[in-house]
Amino acid sequence: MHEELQLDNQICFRLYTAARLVTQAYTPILTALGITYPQYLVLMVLWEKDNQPVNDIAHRLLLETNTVTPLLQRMEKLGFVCRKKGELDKRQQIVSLTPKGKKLEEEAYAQVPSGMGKQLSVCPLKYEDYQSLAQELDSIIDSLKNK
Amino acid sequence: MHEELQLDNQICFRLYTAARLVTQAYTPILTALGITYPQYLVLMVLWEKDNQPVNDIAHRLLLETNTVTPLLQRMEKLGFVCRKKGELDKRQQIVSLTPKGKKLEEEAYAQVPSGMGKQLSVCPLKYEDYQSLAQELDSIIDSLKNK
DNA sequence: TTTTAAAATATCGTGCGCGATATATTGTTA
DNA sequence: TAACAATATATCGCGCACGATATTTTAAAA
Repeated sequence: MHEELQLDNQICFRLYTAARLVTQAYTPILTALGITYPQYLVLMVLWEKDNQPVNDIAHRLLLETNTVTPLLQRMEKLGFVCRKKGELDKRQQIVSLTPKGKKLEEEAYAQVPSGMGKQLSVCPLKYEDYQSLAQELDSIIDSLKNK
Repeated sequence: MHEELQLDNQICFRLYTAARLVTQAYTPILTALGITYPQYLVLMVLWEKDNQPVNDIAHRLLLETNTVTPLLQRMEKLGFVCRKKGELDKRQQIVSLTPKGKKLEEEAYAQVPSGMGKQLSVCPLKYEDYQSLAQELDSIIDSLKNK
């Protein structure tokens, strides 16, 4: 029996599980808004800055374009974004929010933070804990993202 | 512009990204062993305790059986586990390691921890940081797992 | 005991993630 | 300018995750 191969000693299993469970906590709130969690991430990117090429969105989310392209195609079909060929660089697809996509920001602002607050209210983490957690996660992300 | 809806303020996005990147770091090592990361998790569960029903494996990994069943079917096809109907309770499928599955523990012990150490050597986290990270993740997991 | 509820597993459909590959466009070099 | 490399996006295939549903077997209730 090798200690290093035990589930309870794996930081990766904790990350994997925590990410799944937190995403699950978002799901009912986002489903009511008609979106999934990855779609919510794309919308947050576009709410920060509209009219971005696929590549910029993918880089911001540390995803590959072969993940983001189909995601955007679904979101276009749902009416949240539209895509048009870049005028300056015709290889690019510029992704823009539709009125429906813009309007969703206000609904999300009203529903998501308060809804997640309720879900996590049972969680005994204090503000300082979330701060150090964020720093430790950023440290891991930074050291792995350019591989 | 709503602060609460910014990507940089989202602990969930950090979890989602860190989990993906760490899993990606495992991938080349596990691919060399012929398995995926979720398959590695199942094997760790069985290395700790062999001959478990599907439900117990799923509970240990906080996954649903509709995720674990196809996973086990693929692993059976790959020759790492076998499944046979429970004698005491005929509804159960008891999952057992094959010789190939048992042998893989030694190979994993030789390859995975050292390989991951190399990948994360650039990561500036100290032992205490990993300890507090593990505690904070456990706290989140515990508060969400029974919803 | 018969009926009914509960539990364990399996199946199906959808949406990611991502490696591999293809295509169109731009940039660079000979 | 012609040839070639690089870039941006798209497509394809596969393996998860997971909600919804079906099937088999066991447990509980009428």
